[in-house]
This record gives sequence, structure tokens and C-alpha cells, in this order.
Amino acid sequence: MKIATWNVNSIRSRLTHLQAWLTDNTVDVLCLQETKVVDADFPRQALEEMGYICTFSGQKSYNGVAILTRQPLENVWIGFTPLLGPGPAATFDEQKRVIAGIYQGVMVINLYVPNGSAIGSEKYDYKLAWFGQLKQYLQAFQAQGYSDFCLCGDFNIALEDRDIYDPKGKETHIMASPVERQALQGILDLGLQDVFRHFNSEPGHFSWWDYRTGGFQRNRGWRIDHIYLTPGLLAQAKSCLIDKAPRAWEKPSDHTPVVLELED
DNA sequence: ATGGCGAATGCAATTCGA
Repeated sequence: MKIATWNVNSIRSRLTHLQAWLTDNTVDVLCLQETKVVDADFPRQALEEMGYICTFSGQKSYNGVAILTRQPLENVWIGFTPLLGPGPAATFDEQKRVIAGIYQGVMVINLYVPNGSAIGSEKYDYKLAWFGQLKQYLQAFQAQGYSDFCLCGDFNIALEDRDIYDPKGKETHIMASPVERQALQGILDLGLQDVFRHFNSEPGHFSWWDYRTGGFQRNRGWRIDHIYLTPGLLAQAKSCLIDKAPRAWEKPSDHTPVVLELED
């Protein structure tokens, strides 16, 4: 089974890229972020014609997540509220950043973590508070007996210096500050491991390159799109690769797919 | 230190992303 994650930066702008990539990469599950489209306008038909079932949660202009699957998801949770109930979860769910389901026995949780804008900003505080909500959400899954899961998506955090082309000044940079890294580590402490790092310890492997300053051409990137697994699933992992190819296509997303292969 | 680029909205210029 192959599970992939890709921030497409608008699914409508990237539809031909998505179709081309799926033609060459027959993944079983594709987690998408930043679809930037309300549910009524999600390009469901074009993707169904390619053999994918679409499960999505979107909003106007911003955010939006989706899971494309070859077979139906057996369970679907949209947002935090199905597990955590109304209250703070409902407020966080105004931004469509969380979608989860079970695919052939594998629980897949797809996230678009808030960017945070700048350290100390209102959005930065929101990002940190969002991690608190995420921790409660994952603990609620665990309390219900879902001990194994795949947690993937755009985390907007590079956890280690080897995940950044140049870590100079990272302490004051959004996506690399110590407080952000601690917030993400607090999630991993629930029992998750970075499957890309399970196979590859080298620096220089990135999933996002800034559109500006020719970042991709010079490989000035960041590894901020992650696939995390609990031990039971990690034992089934065969490979985890970043596919840089779509980032080189014309009018690309600024992110590129990360692909996990599990033993069947 | 700043802005660079790209998408959405909506039709010009602004907001947001990372």
C-alpha cells in the first residue's frame, strides 16, 4: 500500500499536475492540503474518472484538506469536533485543516498545520494553541483504542537543522523556532516516528521551496511535509521518498509529494 | 532589513502563504 501527502496550493490551479502525477504514481491514498476550494466546487468528477474516491473538507480561499483513495474510506472524521465535541474544537474547525479515515485497516490522519506567520504574532499563538488541540485529538483516538495510525501532511515545521538548507537564524524563524519544534515534538512523544528519517538521515532533502529567490533551482528548501507512524505501522514500512519531479513542472505547487510504501 | 513569487478575490489592489 502506498500513502502520499502533497500540499497542492490550490487543487483547481494544480488539477492537471495532480492528474499527471497520479497517472505515473498509482498510490492508494493521497492526502492533500491547501485545496483552497469550497466543497461544492471540489473537482470530484475529474478525480473519480481517474479511479479515486474523494473525501474532503474545504473553505473559501484558504486551507482545505482532502483524502483521495482507490477504495472507499471505511470511517471518516472531519475536523476535531467528531472526537472532541463542541467548544474549543468547534472554533478551531472553522479552519479546515483536519481530515481522517480508515483505509483497509490503516488509520490515516491528514493535517494542514497553521503557518504561524511570524514569531510572536497572533497567528503564531494560534499555531501553538492548535498543536494543543491536536494533542488532545490524538489522545482521544488512542483512548478509543486506535493505537496505530499514520499522521501526515504539511506541518509547517522543520524539526531538525538537517531539514533546512541553511539553519542560520532558525531560532527566530517561523517553522524552526524552538517553541514550534517543542510543540511538534510533544505530538511525536505520543509514540510517532518520522518514517522518512527511518530510511534516510542525510541533510539536503526537502519538500518545500520558496517560489521567490529561485529556491528550487538552488535546492534552498525546507522539509516541512511529514509522514509519522506509530511502531506497528513503522514495522510495515518499506520505503519513504520525496518526489521532487512535480516541483520542476511549469506553474508548480511550492511543495512536492512525499510517498510512503507499506507492506501489503 | 526588505522584497522577491503565486493564488484567491474579483476586476485593482490587497491578503495570505512559508
